[in-house]
Amino acid sequence: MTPLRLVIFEDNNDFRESLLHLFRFTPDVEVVAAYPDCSGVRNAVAQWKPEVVLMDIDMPGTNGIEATAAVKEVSPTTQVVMLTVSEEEDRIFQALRNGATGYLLKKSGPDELVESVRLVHKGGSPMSPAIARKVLQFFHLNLPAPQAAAVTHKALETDDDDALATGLTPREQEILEALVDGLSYKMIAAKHFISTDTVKNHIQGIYRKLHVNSKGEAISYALKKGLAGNR
Amino acid sequence: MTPLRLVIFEDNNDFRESLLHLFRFTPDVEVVAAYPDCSGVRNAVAQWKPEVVLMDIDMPGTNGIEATAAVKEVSPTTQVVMLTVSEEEDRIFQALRNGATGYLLKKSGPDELVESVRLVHKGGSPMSPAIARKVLQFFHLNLPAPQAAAVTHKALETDDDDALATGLTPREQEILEALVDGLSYKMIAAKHFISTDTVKNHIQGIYRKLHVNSKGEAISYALKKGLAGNR
DNA sequence: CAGGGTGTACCGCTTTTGTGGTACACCCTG
DNA sequence: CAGGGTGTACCACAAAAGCGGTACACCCTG
Repeated sequence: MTPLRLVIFEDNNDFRESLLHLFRFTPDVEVVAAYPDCSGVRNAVAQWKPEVVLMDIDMPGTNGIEATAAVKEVSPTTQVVMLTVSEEEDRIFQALRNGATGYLLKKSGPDELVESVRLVHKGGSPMSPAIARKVLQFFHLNLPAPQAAAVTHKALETDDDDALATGLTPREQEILEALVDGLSYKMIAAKHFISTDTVKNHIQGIYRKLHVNSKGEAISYALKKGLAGNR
Repeated sequence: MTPLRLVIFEDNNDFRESLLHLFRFTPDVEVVAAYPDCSGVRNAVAQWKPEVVLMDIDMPGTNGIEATAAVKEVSPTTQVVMLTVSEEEDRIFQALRNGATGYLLKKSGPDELVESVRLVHKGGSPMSPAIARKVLQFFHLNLPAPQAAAVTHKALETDDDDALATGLTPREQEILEALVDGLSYKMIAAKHFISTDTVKNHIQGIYRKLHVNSKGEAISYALKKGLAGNR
């Protein structure tokens, strides 16, 4: 197995050297480059094509958050793990929004760092528990939690605009909105806490009512007729 | 310091015994009770007032998800850590929504389990990386990323016309128009007298330049940004 | 003329969509 | 209470889309 290519962005010389030293004893991870600033992120990523990037969040010049966006832009499959000393919420969310998939406090031990690099490459999201808590809190705020099943909205009452005009049920309308956002069945299922099969059912209903038979047509039709995407 | 009170709900006898054994050697954690089912969650929590609960998610009768809601109802300050073998998204989100603050796969090692109990009590959210990744994905779905300032303002952005602005070649622009009309690869191929494979090539180019990876996203992006659709 | 960008085409492979069923548990309304 | 509409879920199968290659022939432009 070829080792995993890692690129490091860390302005603190000591810490950067520590990292280099650490990974020197990690056969399955090869640090192909380490930079003290992010001025050349794009080139660096384009050149090295790293599987994983360790990105300090506080750096002079281009900071780690902006740099993360740049990394994902140049190489969407590269996984970015943020390194930070602080736990500021804004920073966390900005970084995650920009595509970071790991978020570690610098006080994490060496083993944890190494393991995190491996994990993020295997599709995980290593995250210090303190960070995870903040993400969860945010999660709760934005999900007013319609507790388990049994919701029964008799209300809601989509006021007769789109729904009646097209004959779409409220649920179908929601699914259509998701389609228009370019989401896959899986994503829609996750978003609405239902199975992908149920998503299929609803979509079949939408296709029948809109007289289309593919996602592309449905999206096109919905956007052009203004049935969705009006937010 | 008085030890931290822990209550365990786990139907598998062997695993429950393992947990008991594990925490017997953990002075700062005292397992005050362990149950094979959740029939008496409310009473148990009311009686023991545990700081932390370890909750198996798959249990006969009342499952761990419902039980979690019950725990938080009786004792909001009690921290609940879910234990599970599967990584089903529904389960994860339902549990987190119901107030769980930790989420571990059962394959986690003993040390990790013990440390997680301590961490959740200290305000963290221990979470297996695989779980964290799913939470982040959901996070992304519901936060359509306002794209915090990327680094390249100079690079692109010559506002001549659509093609230059996006870097799409004329041919790609044509194909994008066809996509937006809801056409399939076959139909596009027929329309332009080229093979479906060539259509694929062009579409791959479009996806790369628009930073999307499905027809749905491409259509959505194009219509919303006015790259196509000749409004 | 070498090299880059473009447009064309083919290959194999995995994942996602689409189609057509069945099923059940809720409403609500006649 | 029977029946329709809705929302949920599962199954199996076929078609479409997506991903990663390779290849070659243009047409520029340095």
